[in-house]
Amino acid sequence: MKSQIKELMSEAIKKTFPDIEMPDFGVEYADKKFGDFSTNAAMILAKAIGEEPGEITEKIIKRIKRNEIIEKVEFAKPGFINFKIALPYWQKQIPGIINAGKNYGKSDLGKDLKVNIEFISANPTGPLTIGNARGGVIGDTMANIFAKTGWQVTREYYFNDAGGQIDILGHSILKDNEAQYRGDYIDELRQKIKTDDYKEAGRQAAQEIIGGIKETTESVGIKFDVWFAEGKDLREKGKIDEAIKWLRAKDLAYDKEGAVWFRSTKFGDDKDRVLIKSTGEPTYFASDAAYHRNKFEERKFDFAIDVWGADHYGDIARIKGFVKALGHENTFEVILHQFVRIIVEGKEVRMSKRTGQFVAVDDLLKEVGKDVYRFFMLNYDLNSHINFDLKLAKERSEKNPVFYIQYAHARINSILAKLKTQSSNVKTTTKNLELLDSPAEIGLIKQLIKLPELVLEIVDDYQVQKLPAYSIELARAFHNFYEECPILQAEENLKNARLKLVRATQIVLKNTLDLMGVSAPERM
RNA sequence: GCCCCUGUAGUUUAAUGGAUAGAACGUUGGCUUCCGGAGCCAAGGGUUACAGGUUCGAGUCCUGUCAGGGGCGCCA
Repeated sequence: MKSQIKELMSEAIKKTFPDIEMPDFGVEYADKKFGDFSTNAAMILAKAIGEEPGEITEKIIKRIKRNEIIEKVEFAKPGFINFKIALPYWQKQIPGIINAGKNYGKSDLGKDLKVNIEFISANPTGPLTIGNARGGVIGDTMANIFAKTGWQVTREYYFNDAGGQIDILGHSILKDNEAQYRGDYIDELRQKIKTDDYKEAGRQAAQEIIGGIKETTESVGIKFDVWFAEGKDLREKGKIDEAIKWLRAKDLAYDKEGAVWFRSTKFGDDKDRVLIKSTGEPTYFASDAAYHRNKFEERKFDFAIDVWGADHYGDIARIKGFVKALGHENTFEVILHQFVRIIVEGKEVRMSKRTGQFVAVDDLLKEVGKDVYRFFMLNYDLNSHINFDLKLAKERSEKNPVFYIQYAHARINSILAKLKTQSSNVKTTTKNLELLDSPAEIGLIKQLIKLPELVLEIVDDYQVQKLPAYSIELARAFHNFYEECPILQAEENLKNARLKLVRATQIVLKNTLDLMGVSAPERM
């Protein structure tokens, strides 16, 4: 609908001012009292033309092609043009939603295209903590969004199964001089691992831990398609050497002071980066470069996304530089999110696996459950530094908005169950739909039809927090409708129409909850 | 010192440069002859950290100040 209005506006502007370059104007949902949609086109034109927005508006409005959908076009104060859409347009949206069912909101933008979404990727030196949690939910939800737009999605977890960190883990198990990690989990591993060799101890411990991480991610509802191991899948296959050879051939790698460097400054980094240390060991960056080369060159992903915590901000320039060198500048994105700050008794707690002081995802899940957990991690702007007070979270988990949304879904199921007909039997014809004309009914329909465009927005701007916000509005619109409009007690034709609306709402609620990875219970 | 992020109601926070800054929790008041009251309706609560600037219009963009988080390794 938005795009249709934009189209109408463009036409009218062209006719009114043939010589003016088309302004980059917006069409938005308007506040209820102004109508359904609004555009700022006249205000933007005003500067280019040198006339008052009011005059411009008047001229343009005359030229807007009218059709049966558009009920009213009006000028408002500073220079907005507001559109009011006729009721039949809204009423007729319902059958389409019911017909589409679980595919409602789906599009085929990414048809035949493969996207790799890599997230969490915490090294197996300890259980997943709340520090890793946010990226996990964001990544998984983005994956859902991409799938909804037709992409073939690979969810991927990248980890070190060998190397310095793992050696230190081994030392920590042995509790020797080089031990660094502490905590109950280290003590537990020590019971299981019987070896005096730190390398072997580290290897075994990492394997145990990665197994635990798999379980944790599954209990959050995340299913990774690929667990990519740095040692096994890159190093042992000579992929790091290959990548460096490739860079050398393009004169993008050089020797200096006994080390091998990548000319990342050529791609916007502020200094060149070491690939191979003077000891002959590859750096973390060398592995990461080889890894991204693998994503694009060997596995042929059309698009790749890394979801990283803010502590990796400094790595963005070099990896983007490398990917640019590969020639994939526009098909790679790093989504950076800020940390969740843990507050205990009013003070921030710094989490560290080295001190053994951290909040494990598993523990939090026991307190609040998967649905609250996911909703919470999803609810905020990626750039906001969430304050997470564990005590408050426990108190509030029972009042979490997620239940408000689930309750709407449960209510719907209860209504449809009373009918003793399958919800899938609700007719999809337009019959009687003209009876849906109260503000509560139309308001609900207007929410229902927002899902498809919302999905398209998020696949573009990665602002996943729009999903929970939308789901709250949707549930509110339903609860409001439920209070205002009797369904089963209504006169037969009206009851029929309202049932269609209820069924459509059930579909949209379910699809939205699915995108967030939150369950849609039939009873609560 | 340099780079990135943030500062909005008592609390947690939302808002492609747009209209009266939106919600949740907490607070206050009202709603049951009817499909689930985990709901609905309403009230109160804001100098959007501070000071300038840009513009028809700024929570949003620019500059500065203050405060907090993250990063500036031949660590990962």
